[in-house]
Amino acid sequence: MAKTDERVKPSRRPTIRDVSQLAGVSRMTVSRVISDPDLVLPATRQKVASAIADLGYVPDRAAGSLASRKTGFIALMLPTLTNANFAAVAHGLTEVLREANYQLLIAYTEYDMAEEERQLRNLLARRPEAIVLTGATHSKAASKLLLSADVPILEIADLPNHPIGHVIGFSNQEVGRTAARYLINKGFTRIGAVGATVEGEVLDHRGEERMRGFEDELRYAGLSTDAVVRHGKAPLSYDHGAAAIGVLLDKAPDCEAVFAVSDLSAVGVLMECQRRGISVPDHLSVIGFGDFEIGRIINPPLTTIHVDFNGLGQRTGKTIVELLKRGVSSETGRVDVGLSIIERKSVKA
Amino acid sequence: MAKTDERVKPSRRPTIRDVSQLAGVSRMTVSRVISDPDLVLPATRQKVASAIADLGYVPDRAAGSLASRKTGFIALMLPTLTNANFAAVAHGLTEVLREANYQLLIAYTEYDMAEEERQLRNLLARRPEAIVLTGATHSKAASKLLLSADVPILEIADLPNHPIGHVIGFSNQEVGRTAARYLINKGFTRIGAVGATVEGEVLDHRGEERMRGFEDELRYAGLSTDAVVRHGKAPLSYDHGAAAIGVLLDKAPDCEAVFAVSDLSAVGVLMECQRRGISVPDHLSVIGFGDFEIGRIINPPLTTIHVDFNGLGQRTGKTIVELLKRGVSSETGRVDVGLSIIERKSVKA
DNA sequence: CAAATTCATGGGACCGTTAACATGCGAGCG
DNA sequence: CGCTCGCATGTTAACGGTCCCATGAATTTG
Repeated sequence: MAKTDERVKPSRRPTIRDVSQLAGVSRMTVSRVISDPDLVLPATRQKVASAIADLGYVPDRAAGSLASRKTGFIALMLPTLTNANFAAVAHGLTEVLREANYQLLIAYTEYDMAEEERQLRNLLARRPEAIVLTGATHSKAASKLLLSADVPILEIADLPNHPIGHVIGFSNQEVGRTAARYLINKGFTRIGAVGATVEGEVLDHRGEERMRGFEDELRYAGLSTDAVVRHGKAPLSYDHGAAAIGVLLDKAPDCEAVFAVSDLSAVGVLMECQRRGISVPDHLSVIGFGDFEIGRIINPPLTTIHVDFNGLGQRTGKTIVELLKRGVSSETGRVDVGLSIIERKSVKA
Repeated sequence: MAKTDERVKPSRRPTIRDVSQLAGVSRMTVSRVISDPDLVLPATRQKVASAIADLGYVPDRAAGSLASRKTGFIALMLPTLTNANFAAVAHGLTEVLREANYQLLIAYTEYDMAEEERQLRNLLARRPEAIVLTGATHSKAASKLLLSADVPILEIADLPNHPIGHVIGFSNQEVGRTAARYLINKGFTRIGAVGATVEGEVLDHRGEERMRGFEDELRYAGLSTDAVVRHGKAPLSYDHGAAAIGVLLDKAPDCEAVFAVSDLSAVGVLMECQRRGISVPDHLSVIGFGDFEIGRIINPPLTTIHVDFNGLGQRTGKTIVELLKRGVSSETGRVDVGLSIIERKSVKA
């Protein structure tokens, strides 16, 4: 073995300094090759590139972030990841941000308000360049933290009355109203709904808003809201739907049509009906919300209210990129992505 | 308005220096209050705490990371987030890491190998303290990058033959074999399977391994593998199952039992059978993999092979924490979390 | 009671990168 | 031909924390 060099090479990770020495240029030139190669002469660029490859150099973004005051992080707060709609949002968001070289920092609160502030602090300590929130009710402290972060804040998947930042979403109340109108127009009069109870410090109020919108519209049409059932607690699930429809039918056996605040529950309703020999849609019509994949494949296929969550995520991503690149967004501060009814077979014609 | 101070307070974020000045202590003391309060006298701690609150100070982890050489990041590479099992892994992992104050950095590759290295570089630039990979086939370059990162590497949800780090997973081949043995023991002889084709640079080979294990066991029992159908491409979906069972039945109309490499496909199979009037399990038995929630609720409930993905994530998290705190793990380098058959009604007794 | 030890706090260097400005050189121009 | 300009590259000083060691006071010890 050769005698070790006087300046023994430590087995630590190579830094930009090591690269610059090997390539015979300054650190700054290496930095430029990485972040904006056009500023560097092709010949130099080449030398640097091969030095990088030889050393297996990987830049340290923490150091870079500190110096440039740009972290490349975008924070996303969700109630949960184990929900196809939220996952779709995250997905669409990533697609767009990936290209612009931002890294998503995901935090989820499990619908727990106490967790929110803690998560938020952690996120903020990473100095995200923008913060995306899903329709959450923010605590006083959380709002203060958010505002003082001094970065764009985007509230998505909702249309809050008193937003603290940009809004890209849809009205959950309108979802409920739309479902009610749809069923009313079909001629049903004994109409019910299944949702979750609201108790304690629930972070996500979106389901409840859909319920309220639904009830409002029933009342507006002079119909009874007795068959609007709140059962169990969020997050909603297939089991929730199966259990809730049982409660509903006990209460209102003559119910003709039911709105489930989530397709998850709607599927549960459908399956429970199969088991009980209640024919859908002949005996009971069902409409859900969320347009989950499963709704398309079950029998009968589920009529549902669709929101383009993936597109919502993409649009949010684009807005962020605009905001950060140009300081402004082509979107106004409040965007309603709307919703649509997907008519399938679970509602009687 | 009062005349502005000579040293006008800029509206920039407060730093540890601002806090230290307001509290009348050194920066180091502030740092200690944040990272290890016990080192500081209660009275001092109190002063600092209120200075922090007054200023709304939030530490900058990028700066901290640089100085301490600890980022608090754990990297997780997944094929996709829009799969309940992977989401469950991420979920379990987060639960554990949250407590230990680590932040998960999630990257997903959409089953695309070309994307892998790019993602990996991005991740590595964030200096994660550990890297978690889901059974992926690593490119040469990717492996080199991984190794030179010099942090614990955990390969999960698989049992690779030539692991490059710790392994916490289960054998996908064994899943296939178990499914085959189960059906064979039930007395079936005309047995099929549905999975995805393998073509091009597919990152996730886990489904294919289940197919292989299944075929192996059929052969071992002297049965035909003619009804083992590879159709479409990953990621699997309900539609995949619906389409694939059509192909299978065309090929082998007398098939008695079928294994779907994913519950997603299995549910698709069940629904397509409903539509075609093929009674499950009387005419066709179905077994899936993954124990997705939907399998429990559909009719008939789906017999499936269960792996505790959430627990897998938790276990991975615990191992990481041990590794990082104590430098060793109580687990050996290779852990098989095993699997179990959940018998429901989709296989004839 | 002096010496040793512990404890709370402070001082300064340093982590790896980039912003901002400086420099040197050749091309273009009147 | 001297001057200006533009371009490629270099120099220096941060960025906001934490590590390591020093310091001085309080406490224990022989």
